[in-house]
This record gives sequence, structure tokens and C-alpha cells, in this order.
Amino acid sequence: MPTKSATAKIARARLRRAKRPYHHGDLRAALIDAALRLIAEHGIQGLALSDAAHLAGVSVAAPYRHFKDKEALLAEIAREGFVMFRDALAQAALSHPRDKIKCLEEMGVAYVEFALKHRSHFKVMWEGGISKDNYPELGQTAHEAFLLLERAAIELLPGPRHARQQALVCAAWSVVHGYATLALERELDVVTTEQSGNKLLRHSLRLLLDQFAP
Amino acid sequence: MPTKSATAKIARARLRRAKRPYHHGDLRAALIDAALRLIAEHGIQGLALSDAAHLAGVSVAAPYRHFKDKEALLAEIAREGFVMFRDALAQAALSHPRDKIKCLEEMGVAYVEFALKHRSHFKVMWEGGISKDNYPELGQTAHEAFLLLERAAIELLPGPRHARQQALVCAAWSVVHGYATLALERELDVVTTEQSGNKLLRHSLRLLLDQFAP
DNA sequence: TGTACATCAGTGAACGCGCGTTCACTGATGTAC
DNA sequence: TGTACATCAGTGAACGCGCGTTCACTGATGTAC
Repeated sequence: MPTKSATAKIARARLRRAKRPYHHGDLRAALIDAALRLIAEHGIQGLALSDAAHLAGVSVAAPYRHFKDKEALLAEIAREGFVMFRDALAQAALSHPRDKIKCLEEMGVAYVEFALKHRSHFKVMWEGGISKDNYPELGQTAHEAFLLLERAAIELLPGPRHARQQALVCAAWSVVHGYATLALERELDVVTTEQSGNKLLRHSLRLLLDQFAP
Repeated sequence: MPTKSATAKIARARLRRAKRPYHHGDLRAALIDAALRLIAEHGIQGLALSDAAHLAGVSVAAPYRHFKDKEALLAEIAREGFVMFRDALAQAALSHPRDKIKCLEEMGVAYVEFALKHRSHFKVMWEGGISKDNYPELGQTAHEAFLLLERAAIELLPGPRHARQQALVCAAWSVVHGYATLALERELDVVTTEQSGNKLLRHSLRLLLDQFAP
């Protein structure tokens, strides 16, 4: 004979089943999506796997059918992020075949726009604390992205390998990474400006790059 | 009649007292120091107040005589950090009264050297997640530091307020903040260079600034 | 076409640990008299 | 100068919560025959 609470339990279970089939369909993707939303809202450290599971509409144990542990979920987000990031830079690198300065400018804009559009990915990529020994693919893809930026910067200063080239690579990377980081933390708001959207960013990049016009 | 374990307990207590007086002397400072060391080793999220207490040689309850809660300890670290940071920038701002470019270069170097020398402070300042509503002094001091950088950058471009000035402020801040962030995460190692110490940084800064020589 | 069975993606409950925080108590210190 | 007492900085133990992870079990699916 079922007790009162047992009856209620069955009713809740029926209700649940009515809303959603037993099998989710694509829980793996749904978990990643839920995690991204939670990270955007509460930061990486505010992400609880159990919250992501509930947001995806499953029990706390379900994620373990798709990810070995919490770090594996974060690593997958970082992997996804680095791939998208590298591809975005690669596409920007092709944007102006005849104008190397505009080309590097577009790569800088792509760098920052990726950070702002995929802020959770970006945070996990750089601050996720994921061991690169456990996930060597991450370091590899990140390095491919860096090489794109490096090549584009070096092309602005033709000639033999030179300290000046290294400095430009470093300056270009620092400025876009710094801008992205500050913008994500909403620190750039103190720069009072009428330049909206990415105008301020483009202007700053040109300030560094225009001097290398042929 | 004391039991065996009670006797041992008393013995341990005597040993403790022999090493260290009951009152610590300057526990507040010792806790901050312990926290800084633990953050340097394990990151902000790896900091447990209980570990800091033990590292300072006291029980887990002792910190609450000096700080309302964990956030208050972090806020004090951030406050200390912002004050030192602002003062370091202010001093650098005075370094070359006749040469505005060298002056801004020194401020950039001071920015990055602060980050590397006081890495735990720097992390807590920017990634500590401390509510600025609860600790308004933090935002105030941070803003004073920003104003120093802004003024020095604007002086390079004399004339009326202008989008170009804002862009230079933004570029200068982004480049030093980005460099500091990347250096702290050891990401800059991929820039293969023979330029040791802060040579690479200085060279990058000059790449941005030298074009404004009168 | 229907049925038995392997497989796999879920469930619900529980475990266990880390850690922030509190509480009643104690040891030391300084000050009024 | 000595003593009573208020005050404060510590102690040790415990509470409680969040959350990662596991376990035995169940519902659904697809495939061999």
C-alpha cells in the first residue's frame, strides 16, 4: 500500500515524464550549454555540476554518463573555445590579402569579439585551471592560434628575425588580450569616450599599427 | 584522574606554549602574509581560511578576531594592493620630468613589475570577486591609479580632448594589463626571444610610444 | 512480424569531504584602586 | 606595590552546507532470431 508521500512522488514522476522523455536526446550538448550559461552568470568558480544538470533538466548523476568528471566538462568547453578562437583568427587573417595592417587589425577585432561573444569559453580557456598535461590538445590548439597572430605581426616588419618583430608580436598580443580582459571585467567603462562599439578598439589598434604602413 | 589521551593533550599544549606565546603579537599581518603565500601557490580559489590560520600557527577560529569573514581578509589584501599599486605608478610618473615618453614607459614597467612582484595582490585586485559596493574604497583607489595613467598618456598628445587621446589611454592600459596577465599565466613564454628581464616589455612599450616623440 | 535480450542513458538516494563560521570557554594583559 | 577585574585574543570542538561523486536500480532502444 503506497503511502501519501509515495503517491505524490509517483505523481511528480508522471508529470516529469509528461514534459520530457526519459532519454534526453543530446544531453552532452545541453550540459555544455547549461554550464556556459552558469559560468556567464556566476563565474567559473560559481559553476556547480549539479546546477548544470538541473538546468539541463536531469538528475545530478546524469552528467557522469557523458563526462568523466567536472574537469572533463570544463576541458571540453576549453577545447571547443580554442577551436572556435583559432578559426576566427584564421578567417580574419584572410580578410585583407593586400593590406597587412588591416589584416592584423581584423585579427585583433576578432580576438576581442570572440572574448565578448563567447565570454564563458574565453574565461575557461584562460582561467579554467585545466591541466594541460591531462589535455594536451588544448595547448596545441592555443599555440596554433598564437602562431597565426605571430605570423601576421611579423609580416608587418619584413626582414630577418629581429627583436623588433618579437616586440611587435608581444605588443599586439598584449593589447588585444588586455583589452579583452578589461572589457570582460567591465573595467574599460572608466575610459570616457564617445567611440561606441569596437571603434575605441580599432582606434587603439591603429595607433599601434599605422606607423608600419609602407 | 586524567586519562592517557588527556595527558597527551596537555603535553601537546605545553609544547605549543613553549614554542609560541598564547598571544600571537601581530596575527592580523601574519594572516595576510599566509594568505598571500597560499594564493601564490594555489590561486585565489585554492585559499582556505583554515589553511591560512594554520600557516600562521593559530586555530581556525582565531582569524575571526581580526576579520569579519573571508571576504574581509581578501578585501584588505586588495586594498593594500591598490594602495601600493597607485603609489608605484605615482612614483614612476615622477621619474622623467622632462621626457613624457620615458615617463609613460616607466609607468608601464611599474605596472607590470607590480603584477609580477605582488602576484597575489594583483590577482585579488582584479579577480578577487570582491563586491565594490561593500568596499567602496577599493574602487576609489583603483580609479586614482587609472587617472595617473590616463593623465600621463594624454600629455603625450597635447591639445583639446580628442578620440585619439582616449585611444592612447586605452592602448597603453590594455598593453600593460595584457602583458601582466599573460606573464602571470606564463603564456608569454611562447614568444621566443633573447630579450631577458623587462627588455621585451620596454621594447613593446617603445613600439607604441616612440611615434609620439616631438 | 513478434519476442528475448544486451546495452545504455537515465534516476534517486546517499556518502564524504572541505571549509566557512560559531560557541562556550580559557589564558594573558593592562588598569583602577 | 599588590590585587581585583574588565577586556581581549586565543582554543577546541562542533555545526551545517555545498557539492563532487558513486551505487544499485529502472526505463527505453535497437537488434538477433
